[in-house]
Order: sequence, then structure tokens, then C-alpha cells
Amino acid sequence: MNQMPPRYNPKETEDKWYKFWHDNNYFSAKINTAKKPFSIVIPPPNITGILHMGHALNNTIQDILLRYKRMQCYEPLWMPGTDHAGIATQNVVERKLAKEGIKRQDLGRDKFLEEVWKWRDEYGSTIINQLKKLGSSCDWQRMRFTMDEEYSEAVKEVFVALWDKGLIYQGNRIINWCPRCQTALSDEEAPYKDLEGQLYYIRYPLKEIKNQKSKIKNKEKNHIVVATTRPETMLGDTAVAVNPKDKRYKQLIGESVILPLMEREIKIIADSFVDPKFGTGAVKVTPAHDPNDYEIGLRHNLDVVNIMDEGGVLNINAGDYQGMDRFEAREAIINDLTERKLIEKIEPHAHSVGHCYRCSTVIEPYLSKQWFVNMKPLAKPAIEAVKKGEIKFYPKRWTKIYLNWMENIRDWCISRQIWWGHRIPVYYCRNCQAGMKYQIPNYKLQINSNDKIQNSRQKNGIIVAKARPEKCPDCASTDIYQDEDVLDTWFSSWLWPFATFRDKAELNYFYPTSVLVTAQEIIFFWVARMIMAGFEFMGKKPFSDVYIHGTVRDDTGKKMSKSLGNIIDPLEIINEFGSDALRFSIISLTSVGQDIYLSKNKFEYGRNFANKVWNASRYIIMNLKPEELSVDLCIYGKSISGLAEKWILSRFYETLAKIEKALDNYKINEAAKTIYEFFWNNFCDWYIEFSKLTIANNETQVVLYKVLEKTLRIMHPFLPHLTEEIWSNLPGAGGSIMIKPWPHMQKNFISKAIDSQMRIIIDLISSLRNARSEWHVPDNSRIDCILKIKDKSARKTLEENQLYIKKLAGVANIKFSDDLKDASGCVSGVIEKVDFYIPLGDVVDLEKEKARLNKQLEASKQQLKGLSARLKNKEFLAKAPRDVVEKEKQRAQQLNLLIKRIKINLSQVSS
RNA sequence: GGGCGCAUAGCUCAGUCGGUUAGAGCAUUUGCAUCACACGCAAAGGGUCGAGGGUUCGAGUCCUUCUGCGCCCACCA
Repeated sequence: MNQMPPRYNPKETEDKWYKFWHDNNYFSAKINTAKKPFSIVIPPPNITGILHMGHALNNTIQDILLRYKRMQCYEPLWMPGTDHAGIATQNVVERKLAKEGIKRQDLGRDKFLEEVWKWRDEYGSTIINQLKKLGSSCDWQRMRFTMDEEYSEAVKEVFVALWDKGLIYQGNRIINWCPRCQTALSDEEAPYKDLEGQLYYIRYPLKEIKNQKSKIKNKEKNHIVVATTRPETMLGDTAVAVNPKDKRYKQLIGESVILPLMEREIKIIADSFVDPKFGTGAVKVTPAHDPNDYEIGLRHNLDVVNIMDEGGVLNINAGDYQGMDRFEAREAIINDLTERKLIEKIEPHAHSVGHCYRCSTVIEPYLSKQWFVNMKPLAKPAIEAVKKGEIKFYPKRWTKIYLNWMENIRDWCISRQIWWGHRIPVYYCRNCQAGMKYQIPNYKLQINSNDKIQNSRQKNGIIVAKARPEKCPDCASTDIYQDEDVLDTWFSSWLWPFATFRDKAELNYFYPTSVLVTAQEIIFFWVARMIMAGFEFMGKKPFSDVYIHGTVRDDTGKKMSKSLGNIIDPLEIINEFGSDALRFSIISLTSVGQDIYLSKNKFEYGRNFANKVWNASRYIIMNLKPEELSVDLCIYGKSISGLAEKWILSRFYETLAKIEKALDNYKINEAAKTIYEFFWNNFCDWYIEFSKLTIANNETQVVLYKVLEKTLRIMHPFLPHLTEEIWSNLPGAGGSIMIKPWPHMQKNFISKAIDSQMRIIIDLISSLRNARSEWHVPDNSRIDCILKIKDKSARKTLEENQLYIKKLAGVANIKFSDDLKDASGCVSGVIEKVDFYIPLGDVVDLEKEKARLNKQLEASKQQLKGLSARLKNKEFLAKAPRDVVEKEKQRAQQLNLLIKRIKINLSQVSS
């Protein structure tokens, strides 16, 4: 029957069982009104993604929760899918085409999109297949994609709904622009990084001064110095601003300077935004290239001069610098200014600069017409829900971070100038308006601060509709074209918890989902927005709990990333250690919300444990007599007489309770640790060893079998493949462990009394082993020992269970005696309630033995000293709780006794 | 500038409601081919719990200041 090899081989089992589960539809979820639903939507990986350790961690957590709940007889749904990842995917396909010397513009929009779809069909599910390697129990029949037809309908519907509500508008704004991807980005997509830059102090020559007073004051100076980190933007300056209260410049307000290089006259204006303490207190104002300057521009009706094209190359407004890249222009300008002695100084200056989250290119604040969502109204219920505890974060601290962001939420720029994505469902009537989208302001564009278009009833030639209208509702013209832009990828992702359901009844049953498991990086991108979307479009929260796990880093603390080249490939780990080993290791290393530092050798932990489970099971299976095992433990348990049997059952149920508590609180590492300790330190190290003495007994057979069988079940969520493989070898088990129920709690098996009886036996065995080791008694030789025990019940326990001691401590004969004469010349030891003596004859060095005993004596005395000081302290006696005082008193008594007994033994040695 | 996290054995980390003897894995040392497992068994050594101050009968745990490392947010010319 038994063909289990001595080493667990994951390669032979994992794919086999995954296929088995899949073929038997164990992953599929259905409405079952008799059961409570437990649902999770997967954080959809990008179709460009390849599995990394972050995914491995994320999906292992979800899979453990789902398998646990499945066994607890919930109806578990894990909704899988992928994200179209607009910019990322477009970049990948563009790069691929570039290798063939093709630009997307060469192909045109439709042909290019065909290419992207082709790419997706070929590579888009790579990561999904990798998730399967992990054992993920997703309901694959439900596989969704954010560009599915139904899903796209939902995206359009949401856009139209927000428009109708007046929450979407189009406007000219300074947005984050990536000159490489050539698209607008949201604030979240342009993370700031600290850079060591430079602060350039540039002289702007004053024009002939009209005001006589300022002429006198600035007699010696004929310029004003401005400080900037981006000198190239000076070409678009349309003013210099100073603080109205700044005495240094008060007289100059209203005067003009000649913008160097451009030789344009610009005004000196006063604006309280300017901080007199920074730089020189005078700021160059470039409304087209800085959000603050833009605001200043609005306040003072300044001209807006855009000097760059979409690629970050200077345009016609840049004069001689036209055609240069922005950084190239920076150098040229500094050179030219230096030549003209217009640079006062250059200082090193640390500042943060936005970077594109897709390609790391330095962001250019750029003026353009984009679509925005007014977020404040959406944020309101999302704030409430978290404040009320309707949605809970694990760990709690993210609540504050979430609320802080939500309460300061800014409008969301949702239009992207790329092709791959959901095209904006906005149509323009040429007859009603000239489409102005890409007429980036040239010289002297006046901007109106109310430049928002947000009402569908306005006659402005804008038609917002899910489908292309036949004709313009206003003028009936058929000359209609669609907005060129697509929506931010996250504008589709935020609908994920409900747009993934195609069936209303299913939505009703599974929504709100139970928990969202994700990483901290996307709290704002995704989690926060899903909460807003849930309330706005479903009227209900999208999930009850948010579990935020840590970031996976390498063992030096750096974030794992392809570009740093420090990734550990999960597939390689699976190949070398097995999927279960990966799961168990990574989960054990992750305490709630802490980052996780990985190195390859850490996966040995899980592999070794898997092998331990394998071998213990293998041993038990080899020794089982299956015909005797079909009993109900609940009934049978009452008649069990063996101490070890009672003890392991007590330990098992204690463990079960601990694991349930841990899992219910998302303390998955704690659950893993608990099961590890129980299995290895209790079940294997002690119980299996004890059981070898009585393996033929029916009682031992039943307990070994039942405990193993139940333990495998609680292990299954953590080690699914391994437990399934063992289960298939376990006589009498039958079926698949995956769909077996979670063990029922049987509190009556838990017994403190049994635990403490066993404690004595285990302590004695350990001490005897220690003594053997100290005195170099060879492993295969057996010693005798004499036990002196005053405590009657302890003596009884040891008398009844002496076989255990003989077997595990290598003892031939045990003599129970109170006669000290027997003890002379023996190596001795004192533990709680028991003195033991081992006659070792001549091997024993009396001086060494004395030293050994003295050491123990000193330690005990030291302890007693602290203890008795405390017990003499009146305040301690008065203020500490009674049970603590009582415990201390008992402990002191025991120590006193112990010391006495050690002293007796010492005198024995000396005599 | 604001906020958050971390600091415990050589390394990586646990540590519950504050309760007195601070745990594990790896590594180290010693012994063991033993009939489940050497990915193993048995034993041992290893700690001023980052520093100072405070609260308390009692602090790794609570408060406070500081140091070091990491992260997030902010219209840092």
C-alpha cells in the first residue's frame, strides 16, 4: 500500500493536484442560500505582469483565507482577472514594435490596437498560469478582464452617470505630463523623488525705471535676481512676482524687467504666494509650466506661454532654443546666461521632483485640456464608512493614512493621451464647436478661471453618451467625432468589486465582498477609489475588511524590482523548494503589515517543514491498521486512558483554538507558527515518540490517526498540495481534503491537569538527556536511575508512565526510592517535584559535578533573592492582584525547596 | 514641513491585557547513520530588549525626549 518515498517531492504532486481540483470544479462558486458567502476579488495583475514575490505573498494570503473559509462551510468565491494596464501595456507593445522599426503612429490607432490585442492574447495570461502554480483556488471560469465588453459597458455607464451628476468636467489645467509616454498622469501616478538639484540665481535686467524712489534705492543694481531650479522655463516667463510686504522690492512693483534671452518685457507683480525667505524673494512666473505660477497667472491675468511640445522639446515660443530637449535647453541657457554675466550664483539644492510611475521620466508640469472628476462629493461616504468602522483596515494604522488622503482629496485627472484603454465616451459636434482639444496654447492665450465644462445641457457641442450618437441633439449635424483620449486605467479598476459580476443575483449574494487583500502601494490608486465607487454606484461598501500586507524586499531592505535586478523569482523557488514551501515560508515571515525581507535560503524553512509533515505522515500511514480506525473520536475519546494520548488531544484542540483566533484576525503568520510548533514540537518530538511504545494498541492507533487526520485538515490552507497528497495515501480518509470540513472544536479534550502531568515527564526526560550529554554517556548505552519524589500524584504519574522515560531517555531500570544511601556517588539532578540520581560510577568527576550543582544552586538563589524582595515589599502585596501575589508565593516556596534539595545533593557529592 | 513604521541572540524575526525565568528559525559547538525524517534526532552556548528620562508595587511591553534606518504625504520658485 505504502509507496511514499522518504523525501517529499513537490514536483510530482503539485501540478497533479491542481489539475484534480480544477477538473472537479472545486474552485467554482455558486449562489447557495444555505451557506454564507465569503468573497474576495483578486487585485487584478497587469497583463504585462510576471509573477513576483509580492504577488506570491498577496495570493498566498488570499488562498489561505479562502481555503479556510471553504472548509468552514462558507460559499467561497475568489474572482480572478487581469487589468489592461493602459500605459504599461502600450509601452510594452510599442517597445516590441520599435524593435521592428515601427512606430504606433505608422500603424494608426486601429491597427495598433489590433497589435495590442494580439499581444494580450499571446502573453496576457502568463501571470495567470503562474498564479496557478501557487495553488490559487480562483474560480477561473469567472476570469475577467478590465476591457471585457460587459466591463467596458460599466466603465462608460459610470462616466455618463458622473457627467450627468456634474462630477466630471473638462478643463485647462497644469497636470503631470510624461514627455516620454506623452500623456497626462494623475497626481498618484507621478510620485515625487528627492533629487540633488541646483538652484540657479538669474539676473533679470530692469527696464528703464519710471518710479523715481525705486531708482534711487536700486541705483547700484540694475536688475532683479530670481531663483529657479528649472531655468529652461524662463523662456515662458510672463512676470516676476514678489511678496507685497517685502520691503526690498516694494518700490519695484509695477515696474518691468527685460526677460533675458527672449528680450521680452514682463511686469513685476505682487502676490502673497511668494515666500520672502526663499531664494531672493523674487520669483519668475511661468504660468504654462508650473501649477503655482498658473494660479498666479489667473490672479493677475498673465499671458500663458507654452514653450514645449508633448515630447518635452522646446517649441516655437522658445526662440533660438526651439528644437532642443528640455534638459539640453537647460544647459544651453545656463551657458548663454553665464556668457552674458546674468548668473549670480548656482547653489546645490535638494528638492523633490515628480517621476512617471511607468517609465521614471521626470514629469513636466504641463498645461493642457483634460478631463477631471470632482472627487470631494464621492469621498464623503467613503470617509464616513471608515470612520464608523463599517470598513476596517488591518493593521489599523492605515486608517489614518487613508482618511488623511481622503479628506484632502483633489480632483482626479482621468484622461490619457494614449490609445490602449477605454476611449472616453464623449463626442463632439463639429458644427457646434471646433474641437479644441489639442490646440495647446501658443503665445498669449488668455485663460479663464471658469474654464470648466460640466453640464450636459449646455449647448457646447459636447455629447456624453455610452454609444456614438447618430446626430447632434442640438443642431442635428452628423459631423460628429469621438474624443481621442482614453481613460486612466484606474478609472476601470475602481469598479472591480462589482463590475466583475455579470449576474444580478450573484452580485446580490456575493457583494459586498468580505475582504480585500493588497499592498500598501495602491491604497490611494485603488483601495480608496473602490470604496468611493462602491458607495456611489452600488450604494454599498465594496468590502468589509482591508488587509494591507507589507512590501517584499531583498535581504538588504531594497524593494524587489526588475530594474534593481534583485528579484527572487517565485517560479524558481517553486521549482527548487515547491509551491507549498514557498507559501509556508513567505507567510511565516510576514507579520501583519510589516515589510518582508527575503533571501533564497529562507525558503528552506517551509521546505523542511513540508518534509517533516510528509515523513511523520508516512511513518503513521505505514503503521496504521485501517480496520480499527472508524470510530467517532467524540465518543471514543471518553474511554482513552493513555496519558500521552490525552495530552496530544489536549494540545491539538488548544492549537485549533489558537489557529482559528489567529486566522479570524488575519494573523496568518501566527497561525502558521502555531501549527508548525504543534506539529513539530508536540506531535513529532513527543507524541509520535511516545506512541512507538504502544503503537499496537487500538487506542494509540485511533489517536495517531485522528490527530494526524485533523492536523492535515488545519494545515491544508497553508500546504494544499502536500496535504492533498498525504490525504490520498491516508487509509480511510477518502475524497479530497480540500472540500472536507474544518475540524470541530471539542473543548472537553483540553485539560490543564493533563498538560502539567505530561510536563513532569517531559522535564524529567529532558533533564536525564542533559545529564547523559554532560557526562558523555554514549547514545546507545542505557543508564539506570533512581527517582525520589515526595509529591504523591507526581510519583504515581511517573510510576505509571515509566516506560516513556525508559524509551526516550535511554534508561534501563528505574528505582523509586526515598533512601539517600542509594544516591551516593551518583550524578544528580533536581527538577520540580522530582530528584533523580544516576549511578555512573567512575566516569564522574566529583569536582565537575560539584561545580554543576553549584551553578544551578546559584541561579536558583539569585531568583529567590529577587522574589523574596518583592514579597517583602508591602506595596507589592497591597497593590498587585491577589493571584499574582499568590503565584509569587508559591514560586518562592518551590524555589526554597529546590535549593534545599540541591544542597542535599551537594553534600552527597562531597561526602 | 507633516505623518507612519522599525530598532529584542551573530543573522532573520515572534513576543497577547504591563506580572518578574524574553522565545523561534538559521548559524555556532558537542554527540548520533537510530528501524518516519540528516530537509533529521539529542544536548549546549549565546541577550544591559537602540540611548536617556518618566509613570507603576512591577516595563521588552505604557508616556516622553533623543539617535539610527526605512517609508508615505505636501502647490520645497
